[in-house]
Amino acid sequence: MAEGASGSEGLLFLTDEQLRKGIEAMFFAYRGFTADPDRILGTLDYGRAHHRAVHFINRSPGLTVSQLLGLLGVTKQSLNRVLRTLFDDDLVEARVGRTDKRERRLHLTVKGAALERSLSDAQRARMRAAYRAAGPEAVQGFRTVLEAMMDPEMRRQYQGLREGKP
Amino acid sequence: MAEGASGSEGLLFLTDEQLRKGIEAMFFAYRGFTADPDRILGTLDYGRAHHRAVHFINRSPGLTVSQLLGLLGVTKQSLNRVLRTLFDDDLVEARVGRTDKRERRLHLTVKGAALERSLSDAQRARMRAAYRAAGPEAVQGFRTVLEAMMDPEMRRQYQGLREGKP
DNA sequence: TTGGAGTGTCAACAAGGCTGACATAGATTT
DNA sequence: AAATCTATGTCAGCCTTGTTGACACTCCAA
Repeated sequence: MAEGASGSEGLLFLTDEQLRKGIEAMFFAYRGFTADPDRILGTLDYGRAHHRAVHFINRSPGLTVSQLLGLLGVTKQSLNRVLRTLFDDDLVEARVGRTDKRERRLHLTVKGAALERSLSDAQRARMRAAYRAAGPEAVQGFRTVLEAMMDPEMRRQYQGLREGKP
Repeated sequence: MAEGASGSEGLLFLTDEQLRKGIEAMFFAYRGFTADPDRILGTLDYGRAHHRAVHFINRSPGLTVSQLLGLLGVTKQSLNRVLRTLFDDDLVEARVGRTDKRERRLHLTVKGAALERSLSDAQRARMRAAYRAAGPEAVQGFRTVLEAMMDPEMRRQYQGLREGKP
């Protein structure tokens, strides 16, 4: 149980109070994190779910529906509702896979890319301000802790997008 | 890949790519952050909204409904639905304010405190593991960036709980 | 007394999760 | 070729949690 000052290593940062502060920091910061895109989305007919889909399609053009499902961690029924409106509104297009014709590779249209940019510009602006205010070392720590907080599966998704097995 | 090295004015950590990584880190980490309590809540008849209410009531016993509304950032109708079930299930009790009898000061019951503990134990365990893996300096950076990411209003809520105006 | 603040509540609605069941096209295995 | 598995879509229904709008009540303060 010994939590607080434990011998040679202070470990003050592991007290329940410190952990509580961390938990609340996540809660409040996540609100800020989503606030700007949410504001934009509110004026259009889209929601946070559309933002997420568009974000990942932009980042990995040509990804399949299953891959997107894996990234988002939702059911295909849920994703399909979102994707349908994105198709209907000409923000995303699906191209039949070349080797496996069952797959639908997803791509943003020009219009979709524009929406993606407006959303992520807002979000990046806040992130940039926070990064700038905190400095490079804080940013390094930020990323390290967040990464450690992920489920192993999510961590693979997080890391493995540039090279990992598709 | 070159990460933090920002030399005299490098600011490598402010590239769009770095910002994108930060954005995705928030997304994936928040999933992990809520995963454990969600799992527990799923077995009971409660949801994430109940968790949040119980968390803040535990942290600031005797807070009023308006204060809780401010912390959670939802409408009173939405909060009321949650509070009603918490009252009905004897997890939270409301005491009429001594000076202002319109207020309802919220407190956890013994039963409510037990639920709170089981939920936050799960969440703290993950946070502790992440903190331990990352180390004190990373934790410091983590908190700094998150704080900078909050809306000013949320930041006041975040900071001002130990001493701020009750 | 009048106005406003703190609160509760009813009704209606929307987004975005979920499950279950079923359909179809194409890939793979036998 | 037949059987099966995989990737995907879709229909139907349900839940939680958010929203607005409207109205009522209690109590504090001017």
